[in-house]
Amino acid sequence: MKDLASPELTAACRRFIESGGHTTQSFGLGQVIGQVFALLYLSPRPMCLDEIMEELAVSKASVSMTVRQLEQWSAVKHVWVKGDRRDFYEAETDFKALVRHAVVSTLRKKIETAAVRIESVESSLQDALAKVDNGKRKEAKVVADRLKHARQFHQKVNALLNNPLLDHLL
Amino acid sequence: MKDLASPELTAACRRFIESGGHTTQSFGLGQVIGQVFALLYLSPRPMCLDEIMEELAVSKASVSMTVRQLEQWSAVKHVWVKGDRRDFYEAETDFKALVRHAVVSTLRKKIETAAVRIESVESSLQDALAKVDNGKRKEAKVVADRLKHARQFHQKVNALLNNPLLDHLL
DNA sequence: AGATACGTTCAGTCCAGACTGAACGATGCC
DNA sequence: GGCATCGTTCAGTCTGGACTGAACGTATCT
Repeated sequence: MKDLASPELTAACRRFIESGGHTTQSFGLGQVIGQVFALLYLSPRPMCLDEIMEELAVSKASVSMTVRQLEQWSAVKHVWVKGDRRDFYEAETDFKALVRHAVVSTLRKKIETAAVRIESVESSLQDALAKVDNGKRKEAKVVADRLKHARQFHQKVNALLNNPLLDHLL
Repeated sequence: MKDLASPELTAACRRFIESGGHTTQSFGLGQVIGQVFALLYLSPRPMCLDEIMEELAVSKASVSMTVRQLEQWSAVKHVWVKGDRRDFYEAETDFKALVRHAVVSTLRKKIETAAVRIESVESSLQDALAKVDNGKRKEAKVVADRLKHARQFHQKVNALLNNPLLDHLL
């Protein structure tokens, strides 16, 4: 960053990085992760933890955890620089792949845990349904139907996330 | 809720409501909003603020704000009960419409503000680019290209959110 | 008018989780 | 081995924003 062409250019990059932080913040991911990715995205060459840390003025611990997270999402990749034992990272510039890994996998995880809960409730409701006396049967049936409907919708969302067609739309 | 068929059924509903709260919590929306919707979703008849408040054991202020939010997303709708001046609400059972309004509109809003920032940076970068001396021109060009690439991707996402095909997939 | 019942607003509280600092392993160099 | 350089881990801190309680505005009664 320090060897960039002009102060104006540096300022523009800083604003872009700040935007990245703000964006991830608005999605509840914290701002560091967006800043790190934006920085690496604009950097013409791979950067190591200390460079990132200094540029963003955040703790090394944050950078370490954040970079790990980004790596799991295939948003950044590890790069070895010969004769240097530090870890260097560079950004994945293909946003399509990034979204596929990060957004979709995160979504799937959250939806999955929600699904497990719903199914658990649904099965224990089947037991409860048997004990209901005939007078109140109809009311209980409504609840059962709603639960079933919720589960079916969840399956549709899951199918959408797995649908290869989604990739083509990006 | 209190007039439900059996204790087991009530317990199942409570667990479903808890799941709803946990789900919205995991998306950074707070748990009350998920609980309110889940409660209304299972309720066989519309409910007023006090009933919701008592059932979930949260403050009336929370319920009021939350219901407003859900209404903006078309997740619940206002219902008038004759001879009762309280506000009653019932859940929208069509999840498709719900997702369309809530998720997509929220996403669009966030992406939009991100886009505004990027474009602002991009334009001020055009000015900076002009002042760069020839020696460093190439490096600055890389930054400009990356920014352009980011903006183009944003446009694709926007197009996807507006794509009517998305509705058919749900 | 006063009294009651509702819904909303707003300043303040509280908490999950992002972030930090220091201690800790691990690895390479002398 | 001893030293230096990195990266990671973890207990603790701090902050954004969800949630609350009380005051307020409004409408509907008698």
